[in-house]
Amino acid sequence: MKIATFNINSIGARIELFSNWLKETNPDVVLLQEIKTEYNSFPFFEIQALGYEAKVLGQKIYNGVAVLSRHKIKTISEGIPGFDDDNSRYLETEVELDKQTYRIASIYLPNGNPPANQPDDKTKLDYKLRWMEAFYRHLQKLLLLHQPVIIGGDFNVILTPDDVYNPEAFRNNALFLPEVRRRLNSILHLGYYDAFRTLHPHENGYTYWDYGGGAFQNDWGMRIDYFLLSPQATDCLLACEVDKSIRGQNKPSDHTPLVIELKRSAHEEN
DNA sequence: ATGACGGTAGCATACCGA
Repeated sequence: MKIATFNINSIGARIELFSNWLKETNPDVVLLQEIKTEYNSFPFFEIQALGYEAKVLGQKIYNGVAVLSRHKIKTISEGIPGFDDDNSRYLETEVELDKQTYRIASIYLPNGNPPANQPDDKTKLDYKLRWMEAFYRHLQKLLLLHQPVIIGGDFNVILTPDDVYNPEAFRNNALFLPEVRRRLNSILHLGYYDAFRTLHPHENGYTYWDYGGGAFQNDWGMRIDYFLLSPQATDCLLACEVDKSIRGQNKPSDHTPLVIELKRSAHEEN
């Protein structure tokens, strides 16, 4: 069972790049963020031709999340239950494979930085923190399922100084503020595991590099895309890798995919 | 490394992003 998460930064602008990557990588499930398209403009035909059913929570111009699956999939929730959100940032699904049911969500957590022309405006940070609190409460409930729960996406959080090339420069950035990092840590303390860090304690694991200034070439990046796994899913975790191949190609997204592999059953020796 | 860069809407330039 291979699952990828990818902030694609517009699926319309990158359908060819993405299709090629999908063919080469052949994941069972793909979580997408920032598809930047309405439901009616989503390229269902191209995705279906590659063997995937797509569940889509779209939005014009901004945001938008999707879950693609080769296996039986149904939508559980569009948006965090009980949280009123103007933006399309959360899509929760159930995927069935070999009589196992996986709860799988694609998330695009708010950035939280103020607009460039209003550096003192805290509106977006408040929204980010409220979003994280609703997210926390919902993830708490999902643990009661005692099922493998897989939450993947663009978290817009730099968890530790090891997760960014220059922590000092990000001290006052909404991705790295103590109150933001504390909220993601609280989610981990519920009993979710950070898949990449669990398997790779020392690699940087960057998943994002700015478009400008030779950031990718110099590896000036940050780790802001994550897979969080419930204990049941963590028991099945075999691998978690950043796929940098697509980031060096022509017209890439500024993010790159993160891919996990799970054993199909916790009790089956691979 | 707080600029330059990219996507979208829509036709010039504004907004958003991390």
